[in-house]
Amino acid sequence: MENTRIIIVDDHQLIIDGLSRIIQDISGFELITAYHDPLEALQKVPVWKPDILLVDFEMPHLNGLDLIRKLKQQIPELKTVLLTMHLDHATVREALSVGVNAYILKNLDEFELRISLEKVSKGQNYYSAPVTEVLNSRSKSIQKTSHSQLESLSSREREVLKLIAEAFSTKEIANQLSLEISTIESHRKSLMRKLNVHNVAGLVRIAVQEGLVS
Amino acid sequence: MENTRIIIVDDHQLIIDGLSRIIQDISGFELITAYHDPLEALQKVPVWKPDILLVDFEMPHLNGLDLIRKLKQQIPELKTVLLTMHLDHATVREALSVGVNAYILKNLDEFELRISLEKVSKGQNYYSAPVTEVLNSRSKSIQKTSHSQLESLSSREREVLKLIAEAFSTKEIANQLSLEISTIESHRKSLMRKLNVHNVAGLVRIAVQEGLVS
DNA sequence: ATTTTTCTCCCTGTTTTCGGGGAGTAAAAA
DNA sequence: TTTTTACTCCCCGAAAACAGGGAGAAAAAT
Repeated sequence: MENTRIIIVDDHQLIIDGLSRIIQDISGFELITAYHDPLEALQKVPVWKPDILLVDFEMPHLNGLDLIRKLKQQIPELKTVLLTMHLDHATVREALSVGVNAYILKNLDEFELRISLEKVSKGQNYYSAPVTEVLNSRSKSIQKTSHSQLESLSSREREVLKLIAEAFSTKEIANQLSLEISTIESHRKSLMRKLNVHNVAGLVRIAVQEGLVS
Repeated sequence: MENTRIIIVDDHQLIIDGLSRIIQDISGFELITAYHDPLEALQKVPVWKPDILLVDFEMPHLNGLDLIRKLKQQIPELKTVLLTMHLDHATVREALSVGVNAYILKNLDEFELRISLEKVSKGQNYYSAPVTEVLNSRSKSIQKTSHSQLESLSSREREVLKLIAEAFSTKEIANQLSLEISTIESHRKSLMRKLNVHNVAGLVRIAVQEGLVS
């Protein structure tokens, strides 16, 4: 069994040191490298292709969530753990929509980091107690984004996605549904925004993964 | 006991850095030097006469396998380790015929590199699990599904198709493979002609159907 | 030895995608 | 009731895809 390969991105060396010491004590996990600068991480993480990216939220130039968003566009299968100091409802929800696999507070103990890494490496998600608490205070759905990506789509959007994945052009889809081309383009834009991809290939991929087409 | 002397050839400095750091941590091994340019390596490796040459497959001007082929003609006793990003059946077979001593994926962990170097230095061979898997799976499936749609594609075309299906843009694919955009566009046109589709959605669909991507 | 295929790269031009807006109506949720 | 979401359609500009061609070098097949 190969080790789960981790990269840390945090602007504070002290945090990196602490995290790396904890990771070294967990068997089955391996720290490949760490970056102080999110922009440098953006360049180099795709080369390493780690299993898990451990990212601080508060960073200069580019915050952790935006870094994860950009990296996920390049490496959709990348698993991510977000560390944060402060909690607010909007950020938590945004993190979920981006597809962050674990969201934990920076004043973590070793046990919590260990649990979250082990869960994420198995393909599960982990949100620390205060995080879920913030969510439940106003919202209802926490599992929503983590289950099917298609949940957030309207039925019309799903219909369009299905046709796109069946390799119909926008014009053909418009004819088939008796709508304007611009309408299908609007739907396509919404689909890309909701599913966090930037070309039709990404849409087709998700449609296939989710079983929308054979 | 003298150290086993290693030279790295890789066009990416990041990879060289990562590999050299790993090699420094393995006792009994010593990195002599590293080259970015395969053509420069072709000139100078015969002068150094290292024990092991660690070569990246994907490089501009001259790919790693061709470099090894040419060097082996001059130094038949040279031991070689080939690193690669993507796997395909044809390349694996070619590597075996050239006499590469180890063939490992670029998303390697430290342990795997260590194992392969130690085995090769002892005169043994090492092929990482996914490599042998590709070999076995293809030879099996050749017998059962002999008229797969992908059969008519060259290995390069399959490689490009795989990246397209992974939602990379033409520009990104060109960067990854160190080729011109126009070249990838040519390959895409060939793929569409051979597979009888007219947009990327069609290509992605076939790639998924044929199991080229998950 | 000759032919065919592969791989690389280029040109020209048209169409489509992509990303950013906005806007009106209707329905649904808070 | 107010606000939000879904659905339809439009504008713009930059980027990419698409379609057709060609060309040279190397490798593979014949």
